[in-house]
Amino acid sequence: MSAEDFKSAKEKFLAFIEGKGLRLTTQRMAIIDTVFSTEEHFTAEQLLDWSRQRDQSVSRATVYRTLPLLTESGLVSEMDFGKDHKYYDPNYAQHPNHNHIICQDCDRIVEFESEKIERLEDEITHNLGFSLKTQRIQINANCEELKKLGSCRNKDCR
Amino acid sequence: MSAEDFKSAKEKFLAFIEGKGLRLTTQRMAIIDTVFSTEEHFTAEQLLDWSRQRDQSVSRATVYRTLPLLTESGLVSEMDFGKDHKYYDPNYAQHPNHNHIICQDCDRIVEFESEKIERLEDEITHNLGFSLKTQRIQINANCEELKKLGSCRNKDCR
DNA sequence: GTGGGTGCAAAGTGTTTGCAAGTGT
DNA sequence: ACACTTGCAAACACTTTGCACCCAC
Repeated sequence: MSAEDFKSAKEKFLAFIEGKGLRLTTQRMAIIDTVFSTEEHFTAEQLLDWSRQRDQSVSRATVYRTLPLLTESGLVSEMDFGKDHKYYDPNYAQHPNHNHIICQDCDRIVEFESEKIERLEDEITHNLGFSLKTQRIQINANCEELKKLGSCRNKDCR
Repeated sequence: MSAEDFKSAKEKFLAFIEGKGLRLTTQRMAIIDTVFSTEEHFTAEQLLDWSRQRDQSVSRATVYRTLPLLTESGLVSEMDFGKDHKYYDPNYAQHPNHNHIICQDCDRIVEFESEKIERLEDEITHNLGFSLKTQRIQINANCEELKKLGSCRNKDCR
């Protein structure tokens, strides 16, 4: 993400906050800075950890109270990969149609887009009498490298 | 679902159970009968209710202990529509790759399959160094009929 | 100053599990 | 008989919320 994208996503959110007449507390600012300076998918707990590195006083409750604001603003999307916790995706504003491959071995999440698939989805949906509003593809996969070599070089592979 | 499909899905599961050396208790039978006599997507709680109509002694714990067997057998699939509870889909055995259109107007869930999309998904996943294990597409859509006519004839349209 | 915001801890919610009693094979 | 199963209730993991204090505006 370029410095300009960073600036604009964060500023969009600040404008959103201001538009709702909400306040800019130091804790919220720490959370916002954290969210808009990463490209990774994160969980509520990770966001708490990272935010606390910026401001020790951030509490779990404030993180959980801020997340709905982020998703409501449209700048972060909530993803459910079937794990016990939700993931949050800060790349949504730039790529609203991106899809996910979730590696069962690594827990790695890889994103992809495909215009061809989008076109097919649109066609099928239309033929069934609906108009496509949003779509999402989740692919659960295995790491081929792991299968072949017995290990996998993704640094967070377990 | 035809009577034959009904018979075979249930029998497949009974064979699966037997193959694992597990027992056929009356409670399990009530749950199994329930699952394989519906085409609807259901939640754990609904399955408990329905099963209790067949056998009052079925407990929540047994339902939760049976669900993993059902998904493990491949005859029922676990679906996450982003709600707080999981849905289970008993149509999986016949159509292992089916996808869902969720109508925002009707709350109707329509299923579809597409070999073309499957091929594209497989290709993309492979190119990224993974092998596709399972996939799932969710399309949130609007009802075109509703948009044009101001109402929609789906009987459960709200 | 005031109304929204915060941390803490308790409460919720859906799901899982330890245990002693029960039951299919 | 034996090992698998069950119901119950307690335990869990993640998320939400009530409350009294706090602070951005």
